Amino acid sequence: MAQTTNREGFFARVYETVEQIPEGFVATYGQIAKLIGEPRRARYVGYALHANPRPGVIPCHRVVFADGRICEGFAFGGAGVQRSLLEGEGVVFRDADHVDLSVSRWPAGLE
DNA sequence: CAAGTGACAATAA
DNA sequence: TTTATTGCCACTT
Repeated sequence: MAQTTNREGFFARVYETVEQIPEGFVATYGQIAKLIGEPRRARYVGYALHANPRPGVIPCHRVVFADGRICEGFAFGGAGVQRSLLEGEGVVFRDADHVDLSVSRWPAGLE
């Protein structure tokens, strides 16, 4: 048991958290990492999403950088698609590639 | 076994 | 202000 890492549990927690993001809201990698108790693994949060074992179930498009920015190369269908999805859910954009975290940031009170 | 890589983030210049 | 570098920690080569 318990090898040097609980990578499996870590990944599972990332998916669990991301799936709980409500429509019209977004979360940052660091935010999720911190929520699951590992703020230093922000990079691996993205790595977990890249693994994306459950496409269509995990709203990866609701996960963005700490600045709310979306890179053009990591969306499943393209940054344009991601932007459309977020806008369609009610997410507000400050710029073409920046989400208004002031309004759409989650958790907005930890529920 | 060691070094390099990576859907990030924070700090320095 | 933007750009560059460092740190983090697991996975890949």
